[in-house]
Amino acid sequence: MEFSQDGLASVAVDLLVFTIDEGKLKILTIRRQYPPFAGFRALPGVFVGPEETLDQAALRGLREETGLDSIYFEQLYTFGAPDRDPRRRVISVSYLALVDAQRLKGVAPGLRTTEAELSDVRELLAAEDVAFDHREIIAYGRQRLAGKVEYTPIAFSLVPEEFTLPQLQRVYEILLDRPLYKANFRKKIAPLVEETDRSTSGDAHRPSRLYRLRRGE
Amino acid sequence: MEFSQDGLASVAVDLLVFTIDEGKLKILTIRRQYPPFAGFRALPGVFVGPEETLDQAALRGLREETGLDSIYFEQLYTFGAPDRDPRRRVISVSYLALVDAQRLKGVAPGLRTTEAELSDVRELLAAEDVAFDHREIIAYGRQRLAGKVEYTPIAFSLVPEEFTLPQLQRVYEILLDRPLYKANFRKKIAPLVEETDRSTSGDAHRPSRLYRLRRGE
DNA sequence: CAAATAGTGTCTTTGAGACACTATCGT
DNA sequence: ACGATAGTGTCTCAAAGACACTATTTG
Repeated sequence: MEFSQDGLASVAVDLLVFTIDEGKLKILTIRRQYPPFAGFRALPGVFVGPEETLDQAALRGLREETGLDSIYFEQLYTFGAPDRDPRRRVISVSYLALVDAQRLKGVAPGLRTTEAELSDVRELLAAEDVAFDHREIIAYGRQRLAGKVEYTPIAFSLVPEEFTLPQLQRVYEILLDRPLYKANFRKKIAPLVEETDRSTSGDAHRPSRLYRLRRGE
Repeated sequence: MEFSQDGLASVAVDLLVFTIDEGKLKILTIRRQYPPFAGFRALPGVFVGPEETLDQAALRGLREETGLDSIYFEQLYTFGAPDRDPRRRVISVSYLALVDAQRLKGVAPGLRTTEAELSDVRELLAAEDVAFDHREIIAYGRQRLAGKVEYTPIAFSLVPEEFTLPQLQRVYEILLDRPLYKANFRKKIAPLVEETDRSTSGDAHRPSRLYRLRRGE
């Protein structure tokens, strides 16, 4: 009755590292050196080691690719079409990760040993030079990101430890792709944040108070 | 630099087939015949065939296990701890599926070639005889199910084509594990359903009108 | 008519949305 | 004083929650 197939395949973790840069949503991509899809952009990823959990593999990949630890991440979805990699069967467990752009640039000068770059997500989703099924994966991650912004504090991961409310609002607007009313946004966000005693300064306008994510409870 | 490991593993699809029976949330389990975990209950599953997508494997498993096609299902989460199967590395892509109990019982007389049974989910989550990491998987699925009830029409998959509103309300109450106010429930559900011209009859109380899911925009 | 469940009307509270106004910086 | 952005007060409207009432069947 049963197939004696036991579903053998290579298992990889692909990383969707989103960040906000130049007022746009961007994602970390690498430029492929070898076929298939040489010269195309792809998501960074690693194969899952024999002693690793999936989360550990994701964490290792994030460290390798960004030089950072302690990044927000969560498993996204698993892609496993039989022909998604022309060479052999590869199951890709994708992970969504969020980093503040400052941290990304701070740690890795020139960004990494591998040729990592930040691609504008909107551009990437319309581009032709995306390897494998990675455009589809990115589209799915983009959607999940937009969805979760509405009912989780996920957006705080895209902003420095201390941030102004206008700054946070811009992040929400980019993720949701629509303008928000200032007053309403603040009312909604208020219970999630706490004031610091600091403010911005030096700009040719009123300074903005810095907040941080309210922790605990 | 790179490991020459290529993440080789067996890839399986495990099925969480939820249904509502005897006023309780239940899930389809099989009784294991052989070690490891002989005599324990486990989720039904199949290995992914070399030419199959993950969804196709899930669909095949559902057919084999329930005798049914056209069941609501979606990918849930992928579990891949290195020691989750003591024999070898198995990556489990779990799928959540919902069926009306009538259909389940109708099609498969005695339920299946394999020893399938319906386990009370609450009981199962406290039980000791659950194989592998399946208790954890079920807990995760249970949570997702509760979450999605709130903002998707997912509950309709647990009810026959035509149903009464009190019946649907009971499903919601079971999934959310709390009582709902009748009037409010109906107001909320109203736009999603359309009346039929039929009603229940024969009960020692006022009959209840049958509705069906409003289809299309 | 009593028991039982189906179904409705309506008041209150909460939160989203929209808009207008005031505040504070640098030049 | 002006341009620019930060920050607040308040009205409206829609949805969620709570509760009390009416309706229709069988035995």
